[in-house]
Amino acid sequence: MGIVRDSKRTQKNIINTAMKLFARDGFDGVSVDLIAKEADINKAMIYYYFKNKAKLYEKVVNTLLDEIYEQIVEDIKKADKPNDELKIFIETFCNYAWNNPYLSSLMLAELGSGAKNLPDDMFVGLKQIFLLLSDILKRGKERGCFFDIEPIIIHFMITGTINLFISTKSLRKRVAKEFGADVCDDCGEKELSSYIYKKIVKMLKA
Amino acid sequence: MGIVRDSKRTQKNIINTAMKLFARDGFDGVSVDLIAKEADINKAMIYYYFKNKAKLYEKVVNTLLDEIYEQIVEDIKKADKPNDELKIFIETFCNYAWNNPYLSSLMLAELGSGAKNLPDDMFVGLKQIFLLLSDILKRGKERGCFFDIEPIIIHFMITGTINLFISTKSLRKRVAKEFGADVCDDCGEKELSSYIYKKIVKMLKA
Amino acid sequence: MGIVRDSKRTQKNIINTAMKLFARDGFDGVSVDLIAKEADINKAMIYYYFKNKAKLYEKVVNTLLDEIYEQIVEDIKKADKPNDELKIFIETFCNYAWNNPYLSSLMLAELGSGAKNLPDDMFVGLKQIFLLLSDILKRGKERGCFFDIEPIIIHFMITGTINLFISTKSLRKRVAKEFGADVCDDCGEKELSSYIYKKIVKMLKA
Amino acid sequence: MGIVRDSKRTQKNIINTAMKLFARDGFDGVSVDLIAKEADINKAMIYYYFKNKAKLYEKVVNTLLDEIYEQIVEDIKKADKPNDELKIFIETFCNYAWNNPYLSSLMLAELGSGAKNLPDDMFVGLKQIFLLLSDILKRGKERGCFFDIEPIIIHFMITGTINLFISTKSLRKRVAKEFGADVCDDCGEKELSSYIYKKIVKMLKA
DNA sequence: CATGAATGAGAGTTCATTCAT
DNA sequence: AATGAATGAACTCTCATTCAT
Repeated sequence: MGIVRDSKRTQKNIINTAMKLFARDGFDGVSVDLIAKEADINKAMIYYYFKNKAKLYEKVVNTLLDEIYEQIVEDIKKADKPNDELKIFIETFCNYAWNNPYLSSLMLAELGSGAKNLPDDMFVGLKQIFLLLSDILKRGKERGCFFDIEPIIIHFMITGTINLFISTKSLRKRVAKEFGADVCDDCGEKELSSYIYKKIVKMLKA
Repeated sequence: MGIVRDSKRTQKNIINTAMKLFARDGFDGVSVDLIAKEADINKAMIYYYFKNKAKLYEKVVNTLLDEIYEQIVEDIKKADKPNDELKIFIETFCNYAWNNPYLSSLMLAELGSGAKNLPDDMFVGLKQIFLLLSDILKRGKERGCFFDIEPIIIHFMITGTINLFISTKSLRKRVAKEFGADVCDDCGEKELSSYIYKKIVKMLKA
Repeated sequence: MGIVRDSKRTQKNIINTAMKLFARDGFDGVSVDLIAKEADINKAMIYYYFKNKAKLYEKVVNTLLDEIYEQIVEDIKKADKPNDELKIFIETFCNYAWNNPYLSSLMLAELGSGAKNLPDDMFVGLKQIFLLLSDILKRGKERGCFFDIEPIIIHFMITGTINLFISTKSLRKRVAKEFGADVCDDCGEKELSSYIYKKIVKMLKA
Repeated sequence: MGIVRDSKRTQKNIINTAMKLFARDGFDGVSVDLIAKEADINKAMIYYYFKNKAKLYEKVVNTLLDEIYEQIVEDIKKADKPNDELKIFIETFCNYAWNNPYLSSLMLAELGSGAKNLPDDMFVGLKQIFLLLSDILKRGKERGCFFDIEPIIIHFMITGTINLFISTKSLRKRVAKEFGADVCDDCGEKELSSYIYKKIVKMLKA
């Protein structure tokens, strides 16, 4: 049993290390050697547990997508009105991405690349989150809260904006410092999500 | 090409080929060998003209950013009200990205990676476009057309959404086919830009 | 080798092969590909064990310098008078270089190049040998055996001459054959060392 | 006529630039591109004037060897005794090498490499200098001034020592600074040649 | 489960040399 | 006499992956 625990811990260790590195340098920018070294395990173990580099990457992204999906589903239970559901969707997504900035980089990388070779698991993970929002919007429409909705565009407006905002943190800092432009460089998570919610709601009104 | 010793043409050829490949497979996903092969030129010419792979990539992105910037600046001259300026900004950006889908992939790749090592030229290119929109919004605010604006967030809402919409074209097609979900898979360029403009304007009203 | 997973043996094999090739064609004249091919191992192993070509070169030269240093230190124990120490220094250096002609080429290459970027290890190796002779000369001076000594010049007179004599073996053969000039082309190791010893001793007398 | 002058000047320019670079970084360490750039001429000109890199190298070395040979021949006319001839040989060789440190590096590189593929011209150049000394020694022997001579070894003792001394200038400085060892780091040209002459003469006495 | 040795393909880059003008 | 464009081979080094123990 102790061994089983070790196995799990080793796998968690690999996934977490890989997550950090993949988010920072992209799939091709990270070598399996580096992951092994940073995780302080033998390289062959990665192949033992995950078969190959691509499968490990998939596992990493799925772990993130699953987690955030579960989180939103959990949080959304508290809501009863479409407006509240939308609010929680935005807040939870924003909160999770803010605290796991890897997610934003990885989602943008996947979607930006056209998701050419998107493995099925990841495809499902992304779709689930979209359907969650889509359902909220549809219910809102049926109840007369939201008007003239194009779910996929609204989805990109919300998640894309959050992802871009988070992954450009250092870039925005640089712009602010060098040019004094107003790029919200000291905005916090709450400000971001409440601004977006406020604007999206307004946008969806009759 | 071969014996067509035409410097300008060779360079254009390299840039165009590289643009297509970088957009499809990312910086690390494309080998210099492949670029040379696809452009039907000798690999060493790439180093002769662009010094190295990174510099070529930079040149490619800058070319796109410069072009779209010039285009917007040109088109926007026709407008006199902030609302029209905003409309043209969205339409031109959308039109250009639609016809040069490389731009969307490359912008998402750059921004999504946190633009860690963003070369100065590209930094300037990205900033210019942002400042263009930022100025429109500010003028609109002064004239009482727009309210409660956070330029950088609005910027991401517009450009990020367009970029994601364009670069996920095939992904959305797949979702539509396999699940029948409504993902605007047959939306055209005009519909996209007009929907976004309509929504953004509403969002910025008093 | 192939399936003989024997780390020590593989490394020795690489070092010996590289030694032969570097001495014959110089650092730049030998490709890592060739070393791998001649050693009958996979090229990547060279990087696995030695990090890069320069480090391998360093290792090769250090191996030789260390060996000859140890040999001289060992042999010199038998001597008690400065004259005998000098004799053994010359004989052992000559004997080792004669049987490892790589050393001569490599020493001349390093020193001749001005040792611009001499790595620390090699610097130490060369210095050690010089200090060995330097000490012999100083002791000889104190005991009244040697007079008017400039250690570094005497050092070059001995080791430089031996190195040049050995590394020009084939050149001297050619001169002898084509011009009948007297270039000691059939001198043996003993004759060389005894002639040099005789002359150096005379040179250092009162 | 003006064109002829230019041509000569261009060639001289190339040779001088190449000399400096070859001496500093060796044959393989210098690219034709660099030579062209440093000489501020078009690369193709090097091929136009010298056929290829190897031929240019040859020309460079021959130029040096010819110059020093002519110089020694000229200076030696003043001497009438073998002792004086030897003195002048050493002084002139030392003086020339001291003022053209390229020579030392290049000679050591050629001889140290075993002169495997030594072109005929260079072969002749090296041999001439050796024969010059050889004749001096033979005359000295016939007149009863020098005893027990092995010309080639004496030759290496003189020229090898001078070359090594000059090409290790910076290395010796480093040893002196870091270890305080006595390596003649502030010896001048005169001291070197007079010390060597003094010692060689003593060595050759009856 | 775990390790270090081994592999083969391919990446980016440089270079000597030639060609067309 | 001179130039810039072009070529092809070679070189150093890295990487994903597998094997033997």
